[in-house]
Amino acid sequence: MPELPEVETVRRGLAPALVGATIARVDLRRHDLRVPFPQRFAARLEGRRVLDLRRRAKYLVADLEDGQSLIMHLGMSGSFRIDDETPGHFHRARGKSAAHDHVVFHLDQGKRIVYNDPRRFGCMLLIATNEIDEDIRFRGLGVEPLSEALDAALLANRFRERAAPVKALLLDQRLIAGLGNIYVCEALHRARISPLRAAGSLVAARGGPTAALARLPQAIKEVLTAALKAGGSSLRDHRQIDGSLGYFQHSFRVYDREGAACPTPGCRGTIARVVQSGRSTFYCPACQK
DNA sequence: AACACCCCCTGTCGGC
DNA sequence: TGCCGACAGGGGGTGT
Repeated sequence: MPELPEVETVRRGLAPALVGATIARVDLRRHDLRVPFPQRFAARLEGRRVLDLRRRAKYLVADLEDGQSLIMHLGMSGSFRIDDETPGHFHRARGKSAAHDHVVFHLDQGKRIVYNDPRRFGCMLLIATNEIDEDIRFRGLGVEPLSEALDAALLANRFRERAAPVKALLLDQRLIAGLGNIYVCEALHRARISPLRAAGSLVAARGGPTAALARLPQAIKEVLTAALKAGGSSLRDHRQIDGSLGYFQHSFRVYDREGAACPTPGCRGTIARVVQSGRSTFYCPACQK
């Protein structure tokens, strides 16, 4: 499911219930997701108060008052919902099988947070808050795409001499942390750059960005900002925590639109689908060069 | 180092 | 209708 806009939407939805609450009890319905849960996972959470809920790349980070942080990744199909702890009342998951409710966090304030993940590509970790940056999963992460650190000079620097397609580099979390398949396709279309193009070809002879590359940072920021405003994209099951659907999928210009007319004003092209590194790429061969 | 593949797992959809 | 392959928003690991 989730790229940066979806994860951030989840964070904003969970924060009001979670931050300031104490985790009273944790039900673990299985011993692993993509990786095993940490040793004594429930015991190390129970009784702890949550100080903050942050996002780094596509990870959610809940800082606990004992100096540990609960790290959560949604993988492809993970989602959270908030239920009221109503005794005797069985809450039905919205169209989802309870068989995939893997973790339930019972809070002290009459609510429970349920993690559902059919494919189990998500993960949960416990790491000392002051050691997160050194963790193997975090230390290599690149810049946050909505930060000022992402600019054309940075991209030119990292793209120089690289033969790989620009799409592959934009998906690499070590360069930019938080982009995924949808928003990379959308950003490249907005910047009118072909996803097939060698990244190095977007760097000028002097090492600076070409005119095309200069458009890319803003295209990335614009598409992410617009998606955030829409509450993310709902392809199958991404919902905001209050149950409403994100609606940015209605604003896709290329993603999952193979055969449709290119929406670029004045362009008469047709959206094409190709496979790069085993994943679908959607783009307009006419206006993305 | 950089790049191409492979895997993890379940659900859904289109074609036959 | 049922079966079967392809594919899905992610990331980590391996081999060349």
